Amino acid sequence: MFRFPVSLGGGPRDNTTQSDEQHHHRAVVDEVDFFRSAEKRDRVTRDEQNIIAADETHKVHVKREINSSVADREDRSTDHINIGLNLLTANTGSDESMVDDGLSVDMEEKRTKCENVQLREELKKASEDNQRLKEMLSQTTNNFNSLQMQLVAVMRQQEDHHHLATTENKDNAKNRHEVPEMVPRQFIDLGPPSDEVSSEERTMVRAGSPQSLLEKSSSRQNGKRVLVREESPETESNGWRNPNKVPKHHGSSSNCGGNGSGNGNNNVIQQSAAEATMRKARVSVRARSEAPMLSDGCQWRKYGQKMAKGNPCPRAYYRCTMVNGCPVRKQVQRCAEDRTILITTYEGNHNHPLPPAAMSMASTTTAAASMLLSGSTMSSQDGLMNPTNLLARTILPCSSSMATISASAPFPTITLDLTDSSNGNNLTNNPLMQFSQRSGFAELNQSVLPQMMGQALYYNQQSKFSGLHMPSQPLNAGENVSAATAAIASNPNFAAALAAAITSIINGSNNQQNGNNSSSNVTTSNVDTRQ
DNA sequence: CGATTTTGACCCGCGC
DNA sequence: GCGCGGGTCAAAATCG
Repeated sequence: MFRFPVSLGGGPRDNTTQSDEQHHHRAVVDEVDFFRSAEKRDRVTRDEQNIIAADETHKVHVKREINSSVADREDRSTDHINIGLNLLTANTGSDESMVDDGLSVDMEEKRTKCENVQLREELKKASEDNQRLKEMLSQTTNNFNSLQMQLVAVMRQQEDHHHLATTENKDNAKNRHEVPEMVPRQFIDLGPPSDEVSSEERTMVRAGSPQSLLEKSSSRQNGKRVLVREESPETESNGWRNPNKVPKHHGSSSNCGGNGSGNGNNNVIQQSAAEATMRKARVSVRARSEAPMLSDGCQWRKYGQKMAKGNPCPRAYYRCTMVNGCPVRKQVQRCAEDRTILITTYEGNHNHPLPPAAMSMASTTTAAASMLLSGSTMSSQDGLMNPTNLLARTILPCSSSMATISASAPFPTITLDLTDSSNGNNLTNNPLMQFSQRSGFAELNQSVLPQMMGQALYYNQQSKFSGLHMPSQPLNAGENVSAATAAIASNPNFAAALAAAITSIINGSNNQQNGNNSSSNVTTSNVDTRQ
């Protein structure tokens, strides 16, 4: 029986203990190796065929090689999934032909050709099966994650209801510590903490371990949920249409339907501000490049060029043309001080699936934008702090040369600086990876981040997997940021760090200037809105 | 010939 | 109100 070396979910290929990630990689490598060797085998067969015509003894040798190859593979892959292709059948036949010395050279040649054709067909089939298995694997993984999230979301909802039903204060404080460790990524609260949080708890949040931080902070996490939900695709996709008109939205409550309770006006203003921030958030990438533009895998069309003040180099404006109506745009400009540095500023979120080549940059910028937004949203509402320093220092404590956040610019911008030569290739590949390294989240970098990014991007392509249903909110095309936010937030370490950072920022601002007026903060108002 | 780039005009917000 | 600067539009030019 021929067995494929496909390892689903890290099967016991070898007896050494490995992480899931390693298993995953191994599976991929195995598949690649398999086809490479299969192709090689095929190629060897074809090459040797010429020799066969000239010398029959070589033919025997070749066939033995094929057989030994198959047999060897069979021996080594006893633990792998048998997809029942019975590929050995043809070779068994060839065994017979091999020992049959009574046939003519022509017949042998014909038979060899037949076998070759058969082998090729089988390889093709195997390749297709392999593809299918890969898809199944990824779907299963995603399904599992989704179900896990749904489960936690339901648990959290029940808990929330319980909180509302019972009297607050003590009970609430107590229940917060019972929040399950797993946090549904799309529900992570990046907004400000409610007033209920005691100063002691804040201190603990700041000083505690990442996990404990998450547990504490995740219990008051409803703000982002509503923010995400109300972030309509329409406004998102129109974000570039009239960027300068954003402030006009502040006066209207068209996007805030159902927001009738409590601090209505405040909420409207805050949410509008949040939406405006969402639309305007930018991710700037600085990289050394001689090329006129960074190749980020997307398709761009230049629609304008301007001379910017204070920079002799013109600024070019591009929009994404991979899909008609994609709101993503970018600006490309060389640094005035160092013209080898290319500054690429991304704005908006893709409303379409991205090619693999574009995923790295897109996920990085999306994640960075969501980080920025989650910070600037709350900072903008009280206007009392400068996220440039606070957020950057807190979230990116070791990354002063890598990422900076600026709110002084017309639009909140996070800058990923990839020009540091010492960081070399890693940074180029994925600055967020580098961020995770620098921030000490080794495991995040090693295994979780790619998965998170993959999921974030996967959820962007909601149509791909009909069985997947995101809890309580459909993911619209314009919700990439929230998806990425959710994906990032799913990692306990990252989420905990983020929650801790933001909590400390808010506490800092609240303590400094806003100690008693946080009753109308986003978190509180959004809870009212939803329930 | 369609897609892309170029480039001047235009719009809008902001500061004075 | 006016000028400035950033950003976008759209017709013309260019490219493949």
